[in-house]
Amino acid sequence: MDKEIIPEVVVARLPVYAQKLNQFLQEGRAIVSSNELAEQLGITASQIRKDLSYFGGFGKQGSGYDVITLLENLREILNLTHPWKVVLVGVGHLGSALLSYQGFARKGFEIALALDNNPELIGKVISGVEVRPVEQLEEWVKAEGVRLAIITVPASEAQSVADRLTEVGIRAILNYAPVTLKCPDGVHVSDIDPVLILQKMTFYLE
Amino acid sequence: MDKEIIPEVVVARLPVYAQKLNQFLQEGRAIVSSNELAEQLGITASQIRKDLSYFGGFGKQGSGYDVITLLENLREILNLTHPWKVVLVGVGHLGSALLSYQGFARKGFEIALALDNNPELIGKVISGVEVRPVEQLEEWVKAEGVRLAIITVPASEAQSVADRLTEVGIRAILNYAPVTLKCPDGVHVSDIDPVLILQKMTFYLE
DNA sequence: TAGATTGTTAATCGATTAACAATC
DNA sequence: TAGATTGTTAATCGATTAACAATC
Repeated sequence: MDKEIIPEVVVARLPVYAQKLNQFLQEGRAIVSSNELAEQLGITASQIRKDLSYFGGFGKQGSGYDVITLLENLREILNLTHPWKVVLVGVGHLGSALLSYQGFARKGFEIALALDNNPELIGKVISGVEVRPVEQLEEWVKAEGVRLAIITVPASEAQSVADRLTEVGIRAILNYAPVTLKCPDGVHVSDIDPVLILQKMTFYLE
Repeated sequence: MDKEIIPEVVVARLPVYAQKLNQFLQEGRAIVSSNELAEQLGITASQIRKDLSYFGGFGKQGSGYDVITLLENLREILNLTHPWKVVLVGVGHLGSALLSYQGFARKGFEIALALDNNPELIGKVISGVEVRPVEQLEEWVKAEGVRLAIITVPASEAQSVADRLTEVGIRAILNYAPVTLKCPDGVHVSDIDPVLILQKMTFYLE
């Protein structure tokens, strides 16, 4: 299972498969074929089988995939068998909303640390997490053993926050600030900018 | 400029170029080369020039691209020369945060309509927008002439909201609910699910 | 067994990159 | 003019799809 040779597009689809399998599981489905999965997700069955084949054979000819087994395997492949601590930097409107979102914890992502510069926020407890000063980023990230970060600070501050996070050992950053972050190789950065997405879509509208 | 033959990955990069050009503009830069842009964005200069060549030649051999001119051209290509009205469905934590976010309006996306089912929210004005019942989705979308939608309802309701939006003529949907939406061909759907992105990144962490 | 579906290979398709003539 | 950078072509690289033998 050499991670170097697995295309990133493939890795990105695995959580989508897991999400749909979870849904099937909740609906009480025990078995699912690549065709059914594909139809539900709007992709080809070939692609699903090819994607999974990078990691092994999880299905059974003639019937399909056992929902629970495949889900378990995907969770192991994605390192989701233990919870992950996350640091949230920036507790504005969006940061607060993410802090209140139960979907992270439900999926094993615990926001263990929230940082902001606003004196009125520091010390406040939001969704069970006390807001601490950004100044103390380094010590708290180390103290909590956090591995993942979510950036929800203004665009102008995002790069310097990213730099500090990288410096202190964070290797995966989910960036909500509307800038393209530059991070060293080996640091995984994903940007979520709704404006960029809307701007892509308006291309297709006349 | 036949939109059928332009790869979607290319279209998706244009807003990123525009974003960086905006930044250059604010910094007072008049001219930029594909090399400088590329280095800033972490991609190749070849790719930028190839992408732009789908739409014409905007640069000048020997010097590069005029920042203002290229930005103007990109804005026209992406249909960003006039503002777009957006409907927001679901005014929970995340919906409220998006409603308060000034970045949409600043980029020409006006949230003209906000819908929710919560009786305590209906009639309330948030960031200048009155919350109306989801029940009245069809009439208000028509009345306001909205073309784009943002979905921030719970996962269980997202598909039916998407169906109703599609039915009433919406052709571009930004979906924050953690489900894969199924929409007819011709409807552009982009999903933003932070959990899926974190799950992709944990693959690379041991 | 007969029918169905996987896992995998090979073919196709599409996107990225390198290279360079054109030209400012 | 000399130097630099574009726009574009051709080559490379990589991802998707089709097809089918294997097999449950």
